[in-house]
Amino acid sequence: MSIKIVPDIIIGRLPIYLRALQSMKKGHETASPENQKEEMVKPMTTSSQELGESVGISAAQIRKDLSQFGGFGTQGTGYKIDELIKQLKHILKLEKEWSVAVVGAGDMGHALSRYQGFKDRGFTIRAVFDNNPELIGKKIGDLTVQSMENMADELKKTNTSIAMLTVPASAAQEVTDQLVKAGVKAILNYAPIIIYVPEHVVVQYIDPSIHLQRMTYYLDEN
Amino acid sequence: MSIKIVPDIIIGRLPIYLRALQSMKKGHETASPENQKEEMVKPMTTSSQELGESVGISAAQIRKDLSQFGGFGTQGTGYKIDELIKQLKHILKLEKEWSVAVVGAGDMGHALSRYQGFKDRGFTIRAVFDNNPELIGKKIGDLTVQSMENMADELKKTNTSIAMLTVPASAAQEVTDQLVKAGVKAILNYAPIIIYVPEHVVVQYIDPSIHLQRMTYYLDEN
DNA sequence: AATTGGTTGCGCCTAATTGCACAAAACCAT
DNA sequence: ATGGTTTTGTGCAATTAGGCGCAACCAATT
Repeated sequence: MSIKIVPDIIIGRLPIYLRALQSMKKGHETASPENQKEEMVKPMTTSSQELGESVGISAAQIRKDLSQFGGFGTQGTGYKIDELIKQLKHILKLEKEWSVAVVGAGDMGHALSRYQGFKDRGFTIRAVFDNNPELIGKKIGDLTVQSMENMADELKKTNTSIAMLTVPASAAQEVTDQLVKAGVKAILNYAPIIIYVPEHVVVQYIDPSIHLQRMTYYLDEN
Repeated sequence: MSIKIVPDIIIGRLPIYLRALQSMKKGHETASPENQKEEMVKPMTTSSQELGESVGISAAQIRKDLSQFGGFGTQGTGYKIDELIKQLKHILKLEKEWSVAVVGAGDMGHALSRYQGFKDRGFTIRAVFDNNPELIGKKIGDLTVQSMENMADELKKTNTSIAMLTVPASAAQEVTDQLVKAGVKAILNYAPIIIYVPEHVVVQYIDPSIHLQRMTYYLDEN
């Protein structure tokens, strides 16, 4: 038995496939709502070709990516959309709903706290923290901004292992250390700075300026 | 003369180097403000080693990436920070300030419009658009939300070729088409959907759920 | 002027990723 | 049943990316 480590670059594509599949499913459902009444409905399928075109990735690559985890498709037919969604959710550990904390209740933290795009994607925002006394106690949607003094306790109590970090860059490392100490295992960092964490903690970065700068390389001078 | 196409993956790292260098520069300046008075000050340098450690990339890779564009370093000494910043800005076409439009004045568009992190990174937000009558005319910082009817004209008038797209997924493709028609050449898409554009238009994606889902793969079940 | 210490730039090699092509399998229509 | 069509899963080839090691080089010091 050889433990095959799946390359991170493949893992990074799976959520994109998942999103496309869920969108297909929704499209088909709303296109033919009569099918909703179950029974004898042929399961909706897609092919690596079709999926590939919708996400801009070659069909061969999609097949190869998926085959890393076993054969989910049927030759001649393709992939059952529902089935593939289920499998991808399983692989990505999205069968349960994850609790997420927003740390930093500035504009970005505020926007994330109200963002509807986490619904049906596996995440629920459970808490928002800030250490600005003016913000503590303020309501953001259903949530109330809490002091960062309570953070470690709250995170543990609510079993939250994922945080979105939207504090200023100057505070990012310090807050990161607190999060790690509180047992957070995944951080989505919006601060424009690299944060250092122990090996067992995963980090992803979102910095709009970095993305913009990556594009300007390809633009003409004006 | 062979035109060497630099791989996009390298281009993607350059903004990260740039950010780290600017942070180093700031750190050094504030650490020894007396140096500000110019003259006879030895230019601040860094090495591929040091830079690599700060961004989490091997020194060899950094040297190779940079050498794609010419030899910016000095053997035995390393890279002059100021010089390298200048070179990277030149490569990424960041010598001029780019005008950017925010399209969609919801929470995310609002947050981006007020975000201070574009300052000194090469971007100025020139306009915010939305087609919700309730939002049109509202102030966001120095900016006023404009109707999307004016968008094409405004973009052309202000010579804006970059847009950040923060409209709902259901409207994203349609608005994208409008942007392309209005001459936009780069789109930073926050809508959780793939958008299709002509070849000469560059797109980058930011979808927090995708990033989160990429991390959950590495987490334990609880 | 020569030596030392340190660091780049680059050739070469290895590893990782992607693309290709096809046998095998499943469906469908007759 | 059977033949034709479709599409997967995968071995192999090609391409791309990354790591290693060192000659060449520069600055600093003696």
